[in-house]
Amino acid sequence: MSTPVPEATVARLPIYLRSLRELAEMGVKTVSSNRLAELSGVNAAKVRKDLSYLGSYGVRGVGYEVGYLIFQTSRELGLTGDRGIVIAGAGHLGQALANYPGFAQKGCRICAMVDIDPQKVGGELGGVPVVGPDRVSEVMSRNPGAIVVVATPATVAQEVVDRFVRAGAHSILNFAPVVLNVPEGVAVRQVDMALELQVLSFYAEQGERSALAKGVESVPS
Amino acid sequence: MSTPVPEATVARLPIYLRSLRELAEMGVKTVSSNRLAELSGVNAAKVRKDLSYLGSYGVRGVGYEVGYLIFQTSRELGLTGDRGIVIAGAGHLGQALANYPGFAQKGCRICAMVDIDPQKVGGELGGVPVVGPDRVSEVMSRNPGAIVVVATPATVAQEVVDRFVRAGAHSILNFAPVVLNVPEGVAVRQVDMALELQVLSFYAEQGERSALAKGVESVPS
DNA sequence: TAGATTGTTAATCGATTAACAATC
DNA sequence: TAGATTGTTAATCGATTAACAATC
Repeated sequence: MSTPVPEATVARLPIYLRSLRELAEMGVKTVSSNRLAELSGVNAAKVRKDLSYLGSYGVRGVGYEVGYLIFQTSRELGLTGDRGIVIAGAGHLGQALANYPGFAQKGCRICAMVDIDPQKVGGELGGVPVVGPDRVSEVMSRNPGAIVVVATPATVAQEVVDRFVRAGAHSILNFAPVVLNVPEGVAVRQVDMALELQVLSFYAEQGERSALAKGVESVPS
Repeated sequence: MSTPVPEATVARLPIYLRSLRELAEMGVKTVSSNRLAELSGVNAAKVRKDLSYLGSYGVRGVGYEVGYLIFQTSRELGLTGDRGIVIAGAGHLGQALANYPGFAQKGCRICAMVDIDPQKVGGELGGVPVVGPDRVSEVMSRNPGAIVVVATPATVAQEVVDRFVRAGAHSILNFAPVVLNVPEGVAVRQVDMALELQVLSFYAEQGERSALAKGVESVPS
């Protein structure tokens, strides 16, 4: 078949999609790789190469048709049908996610929340039913291809994921600060704020060190 | 001076640090690159190369001393002094972040929240004072090297960041779903859940397509 | 000494991007 | 036609990792 889309490209498609939607909202019909690159904060050659993996949807000398590119990018990302989401963990984070309005907008539907607390099981949170861990397998069968969002404490994240994987889960968004072990073929994305802060701390420290070395003063007020 | 630490390495140091802390908590004194790699979900050669940027802190035939490596990694990441954090935006997300217990643990101190709402300005949220945008410059002067966490609506994120950068900010953690334009020398990390979900949607779709192509059935129950 | 493990080299791999022919 | 812009090639760059000498 066609060349597989590289990982780095897949990670950028949602950024292009966001830029394209902004353009569409502004009534813009056509966009060049240069403009799209500028809006998305990347190199223009990279945009063209990334888009070429989807097919030849541009017109030389003209650019890309915004609406059509939105359609093709969405299709490539599997955002056309409605995509189910199951939230594991109905604590603060889980509830915040259940209330997040961004999901429905993007064609995502939260099917269920899973929690171990008997006080929560059987109830609803943000309009989403809360079920016990014994019903994971049932939830995953009813919502094939659902993405599992892990919002449990770090200590139990791995066993929760094991259960979901056994129930057929193939896509996991992990908010717990642990490295998850999953079998081949299961995709995991990690969101870890503490980790991002530590990376920034490194560069902040670097900045201070080099500022010190160069005798740079702080910006005058 | 010494070779600059590659970006990819910087991004992994916090993961090693987490693994090392777990080991320390378990009373483990010494660890090999192999074991640390396993715990951190990376290749052992990569661990050794990454750690070699910090210096020669291992002992051939023995491994790395856990406590000492924690110290050196923390130092490299600038986690020794207390690092200030300023949260821009006192909405749901901002408040959730202010209440997040993980900050204080990691030697981070939330200095202030900045919001435009007169009802919030002058008050406190989660023990953190809320100030108006007119005091950004003052807050940044009092907390040099502070990391700015952007938790504002996407529409105003860029102008908020511009103001902080003018006030001397060099490190930004952005939760708003926009590409930020910042001058050279300012580090930005992006956390975007909707984006991560779309990436996973791609792989979920892929899985379904190939499963379909290969005639694979779902896992028997 | 024998076994283990680091630190580093060098080969490999994948991603980035300048450049330009193709073509609207 | 002249100008603009894509799609793709090929050079470049940086990151990964197998392999192994150094050495505890």
